Amino acid sequence: MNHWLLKTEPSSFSFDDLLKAPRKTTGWNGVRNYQARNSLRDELKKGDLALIYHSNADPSAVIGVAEIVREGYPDPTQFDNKDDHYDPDSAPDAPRWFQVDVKAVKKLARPVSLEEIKGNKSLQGMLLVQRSRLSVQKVSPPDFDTILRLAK
DNA sequence: GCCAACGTTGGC
DNA sequence: GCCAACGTTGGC
Repeated sequence: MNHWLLKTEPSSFSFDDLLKAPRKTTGWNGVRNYQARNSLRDELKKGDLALIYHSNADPSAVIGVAEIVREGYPDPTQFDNKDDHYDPDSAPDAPRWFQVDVKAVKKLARPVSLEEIKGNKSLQGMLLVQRSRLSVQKVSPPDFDTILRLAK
């Protein structure tokens, strides 16, 4: 089983929104980066766990844990010309963008901020610390556990 | 709101 | 295929 970190801007979709969603589940749509797309399409597996990270937030922080409940399938927003994520160059018979479904597992007892992550020696290998803009990142099991421990 | 980092596009 | 121009991300 792999562990992941999924970024979201809480002003558009927050962890609380996920908790309020039907069955606490949502399609993780709108990712428009090829590397992240490849992970969503090929690597995120049912049962994998993901840290949900709020970017552009105050403070930016890991806020909760979610589980992958459906593996990669075409993101419908790419075909919706009224959606912000519409991609006129993507053909329905050869979709360019993929999404997974995620279900909220739990909100952390307290958020673990980027500042705190940057200040933790053992977490310096995280892509998040490397100024990575990647919105779907793999997280090592030890790093995943460390984040959960910091939240207690 | 600024801007550095980084990803994508497109002329050549 | 190079790389300048442009667009986006996301911390601050």
